[in-house]
Amino acid sequence: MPAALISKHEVLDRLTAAFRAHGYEGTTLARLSKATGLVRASLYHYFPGGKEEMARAVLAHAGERLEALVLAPLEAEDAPPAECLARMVEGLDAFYSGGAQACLLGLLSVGDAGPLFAQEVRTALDRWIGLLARVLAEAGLERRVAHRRAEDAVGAVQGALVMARAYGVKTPFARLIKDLPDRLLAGASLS
Amino acid sequence: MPAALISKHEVLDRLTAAFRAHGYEGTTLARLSKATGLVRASLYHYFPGGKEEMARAVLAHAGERLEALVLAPLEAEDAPPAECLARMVEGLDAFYSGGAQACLLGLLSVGDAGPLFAQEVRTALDRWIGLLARVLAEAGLERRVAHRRAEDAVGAVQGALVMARAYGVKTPFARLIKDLPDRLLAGASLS
DNA sequence: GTCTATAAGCAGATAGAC
DNA sequence: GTCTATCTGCTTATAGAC
Repeated sequence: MPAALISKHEVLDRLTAAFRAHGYEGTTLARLSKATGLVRASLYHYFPGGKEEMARAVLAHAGERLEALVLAPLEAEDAPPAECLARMVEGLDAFYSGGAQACLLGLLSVGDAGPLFAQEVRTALDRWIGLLARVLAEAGLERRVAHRRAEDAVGAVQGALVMARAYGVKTPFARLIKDLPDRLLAGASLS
Repeated sequence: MPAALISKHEVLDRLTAAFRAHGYEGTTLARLSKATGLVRASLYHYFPGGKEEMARAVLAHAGERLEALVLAPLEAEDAPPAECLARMVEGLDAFYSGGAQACLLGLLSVGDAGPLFAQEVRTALDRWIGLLARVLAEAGLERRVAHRRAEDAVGAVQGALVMARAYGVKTPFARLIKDLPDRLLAGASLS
């Protein structure tokens, strides 16, 4: 049997790029085939469940990357809050390629994809918001204020990505990233 | 010749709902046909340019509604800034159905639709941001601060709509709307 | 693990009757 | 202004050779 032409990790990276560019319904198997260099039947070998399974694998793959780049810095128990946040925005910049690539969580809640991935999308957002709120509470913010500010921050990231896509520039995202730590810690006693 | 079953305005409303729910690539002629009650050929009678022309008409239709509900309040020369903003958020709430419906500007910049509607999308965003910045400048904010805050506000609206869609609830949008006027006028001398 | 070949159905679009 | 009927190409998906 022939060896794999590219690793499954590499396949997932390329599938991810396609879904991030076109959303769920706009991503056809022809596009996924072109992106990976594999014909449709080969994709079905990796993902017998077809397009839905591919999107699900891509979502899980992105979840791992979010964990490593964005969430891990928030879980560093020993680091001061300001440093956690500085590392988080650094990770965000990498995760979204400086604002050039869309967020799967936003795209996979559109249309038919919505009901299919709602659970995964909400769980990921909840986890991000929860960890961020915890860091803000450690910085001295009241629990509810911290949680709400974390929600707003995640929403602001989504909004900046939409604006960046609409204008075809990275600026809105870059600016948000730059301001976010101060904005999150404003009025925090331990900042 | 038979009379029109529904007005062109009504047709546009129903097409709009479909595009707002599924984005451009996810909206098929079958869906548009079902939404309007007209068979495909009838839709081509209204829109000879097919799906792209339908989306273009929907975008223009939404532009008129944005103008009436959201932008007109910002152009009331005699009204004080705070009142302009209060009326704008009221209009926003109606325009986005309290956060239940997505923004076409965000959806029509995804995938294949991006290049097709980029000009219209940017023009609409620029106009909204420009008018909002003008009101904030009138309220006493320095010109650049006003412009940037206006950009952030429009981005925050987009983000709140994404969060609302992802969670399947209106809350994120409702909360933003409630906070927006104060947030926009913070530190303004004439607020 | 990758491919060619193929199928059934849906995509966007058109012709022409009434 | 609305319809039925039709077309071509693309969609997702499968069978089976190597």
